Amino acid sequence: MEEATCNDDSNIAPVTHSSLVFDGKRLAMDEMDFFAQKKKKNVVGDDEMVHQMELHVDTSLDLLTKSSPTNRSTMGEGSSEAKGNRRDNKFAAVLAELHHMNAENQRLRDQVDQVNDKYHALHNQIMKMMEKKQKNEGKKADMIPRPFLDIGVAMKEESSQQHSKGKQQESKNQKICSNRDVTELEASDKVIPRWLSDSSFKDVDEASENMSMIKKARVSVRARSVSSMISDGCQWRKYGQKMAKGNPCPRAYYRCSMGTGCPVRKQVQRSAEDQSVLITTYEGQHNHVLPPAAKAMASTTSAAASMLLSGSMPSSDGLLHPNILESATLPFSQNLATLSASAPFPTITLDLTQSATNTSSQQLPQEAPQDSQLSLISPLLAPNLFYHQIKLSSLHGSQGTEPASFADTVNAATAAITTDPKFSAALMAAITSIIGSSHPVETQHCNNK
DNA sequence: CGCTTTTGACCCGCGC
DNA sequence: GCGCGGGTCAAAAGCG
Repeated sequence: MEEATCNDDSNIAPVTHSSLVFDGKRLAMDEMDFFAQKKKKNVVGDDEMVHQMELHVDTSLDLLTKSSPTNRSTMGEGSSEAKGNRRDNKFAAVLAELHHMNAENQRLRDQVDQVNDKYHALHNQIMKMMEKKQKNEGKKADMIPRPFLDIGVAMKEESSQQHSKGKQQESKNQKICSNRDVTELEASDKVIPRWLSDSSFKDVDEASENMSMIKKARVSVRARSVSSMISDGCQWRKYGQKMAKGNPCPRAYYRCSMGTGCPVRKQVQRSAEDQSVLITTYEGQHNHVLPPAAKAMASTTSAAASMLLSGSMPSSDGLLHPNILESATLPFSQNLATLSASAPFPTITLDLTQSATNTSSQQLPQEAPQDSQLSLISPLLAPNLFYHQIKLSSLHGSQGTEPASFADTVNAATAAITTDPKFSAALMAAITSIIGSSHPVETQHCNNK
């Protein structure tokens, strides 16, 4: 209920405000609130509820027409009658719009529920398969592929080696973001997707550990660009620059400056081998509302990071279990996204430097062979990222992906997406990111800044 | 004047 | 313990 009234969508605010004036309407809208539908289902049956809703709507409209003569008598002019009618029409339009938005809202919620259900079904299925396989093969526990999205156990194993480093880095980050907004960060950490707050987490410590790992997960984007930075819709403040070893081009360090104490950072560096390739590495999750232009990239990187940590984690021996690679057999999944097992933090690399027609036959230029990187995830992220590349190309007139191959890529990627079980997880992450960004708590964060 | 960028110094982890 | 490299800090400079 609060979600609807506190929504940052500007269309809703005046409606709720007017509902205070027309008290009857407010009741009607409360009944039409689909957020509270499940709760009300427990009290009354569906048919009864719908009937009540209709009654409320009719009554409220009736009240409105009754109020018109009253207004007329007080104002006493024909123009005021027209004014009242206009107001009635306007209100009806707003009401209709509200109904439409509620229906849309419900539809989206249903979709999220469906995705969630499918995830749980898949999760259970995979768990059963793994148990079966474990019995058959009698292999060691650490050779078992991580359950899809069940990062609870996997992360603990993975982080055991880097545990001390991770903790130190975490405390370092808290020191940086600091003293300013520690409670804010803690609050933002509580906005956890349902599938991440799953019962697979053994305890709170484990969950927080996993969340800290998610913050540590990095998403690297390779794209051709003549500009010094790709436009991702966010505001960045440069806080450092270093000459990296083995690369004549300096590495620039940026911090998100859209929200106070936002933990998101990114590194921008040109490839040593091909200086037309810009490598942008994102780290962390935004703790503030993002502008539409930034949501696409943020959702994409967030989804990539979630996918990276969801079951695609390299095992402690630095190798990826073959079973995990089953998801990499889809067309175009190769070379668009790669996972680095050698990086200090789990890093997923999205390569946008090759056109789709080439990706199926070419290998990644450098990292893949020498860095034990393996093509891993679906091309889910490709459309979004290619969109950015196209946008970038149009802005800077650089040598981006050609339109024809871009269309092919999107089509092929879309086809591949629909067959990829990881799509659900990534979609969940993206949707959660979007919904979470308009969440009242986070909106409050933004307003407080 | 406020914000951003630059840049040298500093911190820390890691390998030897 | 020492050096190296990556990452961050913070004062100064630049910019609109």
